[in-house]
Amino acid sequence: MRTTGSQPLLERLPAEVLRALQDAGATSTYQDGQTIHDRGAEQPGLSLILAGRVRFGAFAEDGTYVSTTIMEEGSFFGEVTLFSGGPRAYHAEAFGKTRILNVPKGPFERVLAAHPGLTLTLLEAVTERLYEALEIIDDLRLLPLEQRVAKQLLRLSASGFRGESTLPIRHIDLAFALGLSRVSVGKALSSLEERGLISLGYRQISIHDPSALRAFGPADH
Amino acid sequence: MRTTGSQPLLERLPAEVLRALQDAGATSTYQDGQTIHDRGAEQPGLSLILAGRVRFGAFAEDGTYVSTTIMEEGSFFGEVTLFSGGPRAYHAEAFGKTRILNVPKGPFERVLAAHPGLTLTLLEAVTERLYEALEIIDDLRLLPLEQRVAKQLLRLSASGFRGESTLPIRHIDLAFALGLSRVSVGKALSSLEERGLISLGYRQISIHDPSALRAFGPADH
DNA sequence: GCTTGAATGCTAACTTTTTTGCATTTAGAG
DNA sequence: CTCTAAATGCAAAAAAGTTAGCATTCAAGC
Repeated sequence: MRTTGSQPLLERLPAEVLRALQDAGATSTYQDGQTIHDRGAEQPGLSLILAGRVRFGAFAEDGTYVSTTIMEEGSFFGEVTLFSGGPRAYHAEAFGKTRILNVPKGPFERVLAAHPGLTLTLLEAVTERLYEALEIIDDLRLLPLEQRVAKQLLRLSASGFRGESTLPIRHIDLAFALGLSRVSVGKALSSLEERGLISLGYRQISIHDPSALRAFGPADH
Repeated sequence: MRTTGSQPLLERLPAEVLRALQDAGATSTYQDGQTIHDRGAEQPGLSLILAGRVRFGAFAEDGTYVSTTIMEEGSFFGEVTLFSGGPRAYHAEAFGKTRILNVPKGPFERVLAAHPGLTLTLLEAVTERLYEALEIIDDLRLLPLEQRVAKQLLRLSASGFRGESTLPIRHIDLAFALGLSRVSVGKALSSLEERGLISLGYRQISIHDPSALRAFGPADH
């Protein structure tokens, strides 16, 4: 598992490119829980998280919301709508107060033309995302349930919470993200707690020692 | 499920860019089963399949080989070693007689500098690959076993066999690719055969009607 | 401080999937 | 044609995971 977490796109962008993107797009502020876009929406464009966090997920049949990924400040999304042409693949909503810069496809392409270096930066970022996705696929195929849960915690901590050790998430979110039931996830979490790797609270999970939790899984498969 | 399958990179490249890549790299021919690179190898570079097919996979503990993906002529791989810096994530071997153009990182970057349009082409290709990976993750999480098997057949047919309806693959390869046991996959395949969607042979599976097989899964989730 | 809905804990029955071991079939090598 | 290793088929037992229902705990708002 690559533990570093990729450097946020925002920090890789030269100031002038960021300025060009800001000129080409619009910045909106969202309150906690507010929808940024729905699954299936056709609004091709690149979105940059200027502040706050974004939660991606879907609505279950009963209307309750479950989240899979959480992205934090400096990260971006929407690349698939730009370069691969599909609609928004997930519902996105603000997790806490959040500021998003959205650059629609047309204006974005003009920025791309004016700042060719941006293409390579995006290529690197998307490639890293691809690598992470392939790793998740491997994990789903190969790891036993408890290790999958452990890794998901590390992933959320690394990519959604800048390494913070306390994650404000529900068991059911972990379950949904991993394709498991709440019961199984609850058991796995209890087991991890018994091993002294994490501690559980209401709507929150604390990672005691990330490296110990990481070492819980196999070194590599 | 996006059924089209992305247009092979090779066909998207202008002739002059292809020539530049050929000048910058080296073309090798591999016999069936010959190793192209091992998992973990550190040889950053882009590889283009000029002819034949490449099988990606891994060795199980008992030394037997199991494959996950198969790529065909016109496709490429190695992008992660270039833009994300990791080692080769999978073992790759020739599936049938195969010709590969390999462009090492240094020379590749020079080609990239000389032909800026290539960056965007790659960005599009990698984004599509990312989209497919995200779809696989969703499938692993959400679909029942039999539908996962059905989709994997469609995927192999679309991306590794140019839509051919007869796939030369073993049950155990499907099982490995999906993280299932051979027994379960065998049952699912029998069931699909009973439904008249496929027919089974020794080391081969024929898809009767791709669209019927596709319709077997839910329209979308 | 109470109240209330949400989240978690817990249990038992049930279903799915794996494991194991062996039989059968197949294609290719000799 | 025969032999052999590989691939597939099959069945029973074991393990893993889900479902369902209810009890308990928690935190936010009144």
